[in-house]
Amino acid sequence: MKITAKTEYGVRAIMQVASSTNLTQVKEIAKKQNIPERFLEQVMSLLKKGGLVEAVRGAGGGYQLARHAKKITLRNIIEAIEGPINLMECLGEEEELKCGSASSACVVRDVFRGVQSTVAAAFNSITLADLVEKQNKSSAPTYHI
Amino acid sequence: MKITAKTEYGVRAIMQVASSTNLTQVKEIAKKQNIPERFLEQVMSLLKKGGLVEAVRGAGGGYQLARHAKKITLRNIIEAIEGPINLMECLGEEEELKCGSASSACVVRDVFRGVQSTVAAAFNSITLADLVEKQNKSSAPTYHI
DNA sequence: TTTATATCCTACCGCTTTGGTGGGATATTG
DNA sequence: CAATATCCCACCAAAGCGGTAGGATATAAA
Repeated sequence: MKITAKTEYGVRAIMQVASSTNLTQVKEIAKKQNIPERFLEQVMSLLKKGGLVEAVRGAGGGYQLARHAKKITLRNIIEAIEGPINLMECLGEEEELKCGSASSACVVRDVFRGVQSTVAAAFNSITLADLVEKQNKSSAPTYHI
Repeated sequence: MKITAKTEYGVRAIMQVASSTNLTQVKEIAKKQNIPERFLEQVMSLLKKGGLVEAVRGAGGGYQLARHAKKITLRNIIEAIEGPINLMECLGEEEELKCGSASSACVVRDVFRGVQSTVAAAFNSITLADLVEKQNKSSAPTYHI
């Protein structure tokens, strides 16, 4: 569950999409967010595969949200891009077989599992709408007296 | 801040060291915990460099805790092995320069930074003594009736 | 003083992941 | 049909991961 550049790109990109009521193109996002265009293409494809955005192909096409920004969580975005959240390899529901050694392994993993749930919950509680709002607050107030 | 096998090995190894009042040897840990011996050597070296354990060299040597198990946190262990905890690359105090694009980058990073502090705090609150105790509780009760 | 033992240090190796580039197929508008 | 934009797949260099190996160094016991 390391947060890679790809994930950050994805979050920023979908924020950009959420900020517009019209279709948003990869080229536009890439320029405004300073992200390699061809690379961003692939990220957008993941967001689409994850059902978070919809694409309109052809000239004049672009991307739009697949549902309201309040219904998209940061966790949704992360998991669309990086797959299921797990702090360590063996915490993925099925792979607990190879519990290498005695109980110590399980104890350690239990602890990590707990932290992992905390993280997942945190990401779950933040929506795309929250992110966009936070951004507006931090950049908008140019009207000082 | 991905938790790798190396980190799990390290935690289990230092738990083993903490479980004994005498010196504990790499060979012994490797066997009991089912960890490649030469690999574990390097992990122990990191724990030593991090000031968590002390080594006694030569025949009959081994490792012991450098301070009481209550004074060693899980965070100490993780950071000794993996370096500073950061959820993503650019969250390491100094590297915020390359804030790629506009404010969206900062907003995203602020959010991740927040989660990161939560994780760090969680790891900070768990001591080596806690881990050992938890292990004893989960394995000891062989006396049924 | 030699020998056995155990830590220490450094290099290497195969494999996967990461961050990106590039070629072109496909769909849509005009 | 041309222009435009998404889509799909292959490739690449660099870094990280898990592990192996060689040998130097320190110490205890013979």
